[in-house]
Amino acid sequence: MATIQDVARAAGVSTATVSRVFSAPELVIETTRQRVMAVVAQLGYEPNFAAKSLRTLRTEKILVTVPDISNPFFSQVIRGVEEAALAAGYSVLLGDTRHEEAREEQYAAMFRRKEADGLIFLGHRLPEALADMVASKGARTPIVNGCEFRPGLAVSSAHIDNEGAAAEVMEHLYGLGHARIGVVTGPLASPISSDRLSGVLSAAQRHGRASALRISIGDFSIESGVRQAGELLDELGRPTAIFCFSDEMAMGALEAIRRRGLSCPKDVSLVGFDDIRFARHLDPQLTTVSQPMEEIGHEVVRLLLDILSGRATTLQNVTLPHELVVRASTAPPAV
Amino acid sequence: MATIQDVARAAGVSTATVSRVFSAPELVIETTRQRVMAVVAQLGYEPNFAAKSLRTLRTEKILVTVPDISNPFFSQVIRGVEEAALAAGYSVLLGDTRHEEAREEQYAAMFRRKEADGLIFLGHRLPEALADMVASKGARTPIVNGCEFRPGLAVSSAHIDNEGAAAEVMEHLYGLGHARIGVVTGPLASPISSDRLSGVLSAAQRHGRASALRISIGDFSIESGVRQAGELLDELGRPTAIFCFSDEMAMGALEAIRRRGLSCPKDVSLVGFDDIRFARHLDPQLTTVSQPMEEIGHEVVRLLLDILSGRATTLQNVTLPHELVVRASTAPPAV
DNA sequence: GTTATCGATGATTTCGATTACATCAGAGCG
DNA sequence: CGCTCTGATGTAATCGAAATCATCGATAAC
Repeated sequence: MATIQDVARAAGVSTATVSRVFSAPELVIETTRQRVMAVVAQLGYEPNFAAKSLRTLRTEKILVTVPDISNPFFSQVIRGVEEAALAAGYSVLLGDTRHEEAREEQYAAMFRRKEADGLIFLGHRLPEALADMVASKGARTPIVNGCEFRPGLAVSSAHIDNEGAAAEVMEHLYGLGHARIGVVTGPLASPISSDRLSGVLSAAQRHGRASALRISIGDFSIESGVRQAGELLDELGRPTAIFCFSDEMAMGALEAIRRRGLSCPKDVSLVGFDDIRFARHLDPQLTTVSQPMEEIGHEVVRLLLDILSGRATTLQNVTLPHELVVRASTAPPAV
Repeated sequence: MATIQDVARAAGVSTATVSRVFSAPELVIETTRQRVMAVVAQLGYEPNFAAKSLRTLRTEKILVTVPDISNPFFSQVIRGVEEAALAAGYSVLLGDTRHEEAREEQYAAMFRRKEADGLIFLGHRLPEALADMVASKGARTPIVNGCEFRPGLAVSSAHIDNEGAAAEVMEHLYGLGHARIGVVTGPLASPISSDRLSGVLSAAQRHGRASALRISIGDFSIESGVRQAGELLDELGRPTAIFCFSDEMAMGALEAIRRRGLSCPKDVSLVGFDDIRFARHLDPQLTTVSQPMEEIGHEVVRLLLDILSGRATTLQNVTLPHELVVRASTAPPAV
């Protein structure tokens, strides 16, 4: 592949001029520029990325780590990230951590090696290898979190009000007349689950129904929905409504309901979380909390670009709007 | 961030020795190695990636372009790619082309700039910007296709036998006694759809049922499933079975069936394609063709690594096994 | 008419690592 | 005892582009 030297030689100019044609064309006179461009087209020249990157100390890449790319919620967020990044001239390095710390650290090392200008992590844990960087550079560290806000995290983030959203779900169910409610959470290590659980508990207390709550811990997968919701349904004093912390688990719960010969929403109301594309196409259409997934993606990129450009000097925690979408899977309990 | 010079100075050795500690430790005597490593740990040194890449002309990155990352089929394939790549010491640069040629070309330019050692594309179109590279380097071009095999493509690929799989689906339906069958394809520009359609047509001809086929062209989305299947259901002489070229469209078709007060499989049998995670959790559980998505991901990476290592000298087109998974959504037609 | 200014371009250093080649001390050998 | 060989390490060229500084001719200002 042709180098800048080849182009310079063939066009009868210096490498500096060729470089300027690309990065500061207004400094080059039109005739020279055209002569250079003609040679560029003819040789199929593209500036070598590594050389450029070494000189400028920039990669124009954003590393995005995600606990599970095959989860439709995350893949929608990533779509938003990719879109906003590309629009700003950045490309996306993807890391699927599979919820494994070792992989998180592996990607953190990549970031330290400067393989990317910034890091967006959609998990809940800041890799150890980056702790010193955050400690020394503070709010100017080009690291942003998506979805999993935690006060002590010391990086900017974009997310919804998980606690408030979960409380709204409970208000909706209590409003319909449900008293015994089952909840299938995700792993409580992550704020995404613990915040929602707080919202659930405070709403229950407000209604004096805390003792009628049944909490079961899932892992956001369909299978865990089947299992955990199944256990709740098999208890004495079966809940009349189940709230799952993800649509996928709700999908599993729906299956558990059907398997027991029960019907949703006649026997059991069901609420999910996220509003992935499939939620509105289930039978019954699923009541859920809609998260602005692509917008979260846009927003984390915006936060990161602010840091990279030196605009941001303080931490920002952006709360984006969510919406309780009431569909056919919730109804008053049977009398 | 510390450079190799800083480490060399602090450890009282040359930069060559520091470099060797990382890339050829057996050449460095143990005591020296430990002294260097101590300094490395203390300074938190990581080799700068751009410098290394410039010198070695390798990036240890694979660029993967995909028509739609939020499609669960593709996100599973990507998962497989990411896994195999990481195991081989490569990381994944993700490009979501959104079915737009302009974005495909944009990512092709990235590849030309050597931002990645290899390219895996899951769409059906080889970007124009890469045609000359394929033409001049032939089978040694580090470009591989996934899923969309087409004889003239001139790059290696991994995929299933789409034509055979579609024919099997039709045999299954004819075997159950269906005569009037509706088919919802994807865009026919891609081999993935046109090959399946060939399979459908040849099976129909074998059974003398070609004239009873109804073909409708969708775009793989849920919404197009609702729409195209809906149109088929509204025709005179309603089909007793519908075969959709993706599970998502089948999900839409299921909705169209229900909206008309019909029942699956009693009134209409339904078959999807891909066997995404959701397929077995729908009601009724969906009959579909299972594709080994993660394995396709592994395989395209293997093909690419073969090229990068110089092992591969001829094109390889790998056909991976698929499987017709018969579940509850198909049954004999009502009499 | 001389000098400051400016626009276009060239020469050269620089980014941080890798690596071919050079060096040097000590072991082994005749 | 001197020579070669080998293992450990140092020296310096190199990768390809960007950016600083230098140059040079032309124009404008006084």
